[in-house]
Amino acid sequence: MTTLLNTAQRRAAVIKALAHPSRLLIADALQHGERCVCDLRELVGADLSTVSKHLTVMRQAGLLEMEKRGLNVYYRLRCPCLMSFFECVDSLAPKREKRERRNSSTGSCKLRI
Amino acid sequence: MTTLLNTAQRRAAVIKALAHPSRLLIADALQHGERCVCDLRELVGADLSTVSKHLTVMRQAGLLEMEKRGLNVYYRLRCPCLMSFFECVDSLAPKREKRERRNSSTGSCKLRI
DNA sequence: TCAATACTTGGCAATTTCGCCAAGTAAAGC
DNA sequence: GCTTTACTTGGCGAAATTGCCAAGTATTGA
Repeated sequence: MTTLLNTAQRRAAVIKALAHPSRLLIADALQHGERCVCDLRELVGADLSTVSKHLTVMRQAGLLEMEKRGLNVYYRLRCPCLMSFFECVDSLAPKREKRERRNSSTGSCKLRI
Repeated sequence: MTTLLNTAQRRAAVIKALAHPSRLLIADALQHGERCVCDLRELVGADLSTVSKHLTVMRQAGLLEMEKRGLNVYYRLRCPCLMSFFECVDSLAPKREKRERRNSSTGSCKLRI
């Protein structure tokens, strides 16, 4: 009972840390390997402080890990399975209420469970 | 370029619709099949209007579909692959900065890509 | 030791989200 | 038609999020 809620709260903390266009852009870039903050700043196109705060949020949620080398700080994804999820998210058509109710156990999702 | 941003914005809209403990509780319950709003209200333990608004957000994001039968409205998940993602989310340890940097291509994720 | 670079942190205003209450709608039963 | 049930919608204050600027920290190089 209370455990279900706890699970939901833990999950929500992680998912919230992902629920922002700039942070998704960052996650996508990190899929190909680590990047320093200034690279990500260029990608996102926001103030360096803004990007840094986004990265802190993602790191505290457990999505990223960081490592300082010289003057730079490099961030990496901690869970590559994110990309599977993005495919799943992308498969949700923007048009509402598509007519595909009868095979509701598989839906339109391109991924196997 | 601009397409990358568009993709991120579309994804963020869906993920935001998921980034709340009550909505995750709802998603979890719907994994086992459709539920009417009053069932979900009981599960979430909030005002009926609050639950209804959560459901509207999730439906507009493409996560759910609804069907009215008699007095009740039934909601269903549109994408069962969500559950794979939750396993992934759950695998992100709450303790920060675990010492597991060398195999960064697979990480601690229990799912295959 | 002094300056430059690459960040992080504090603070704050603007925007968004959240959850309740009250009011509205739609189907069912009498 | 009237009532009940099962929602949905409007509205509003409270709380959280977002993004910039300014200031602080840490490493490098001269």
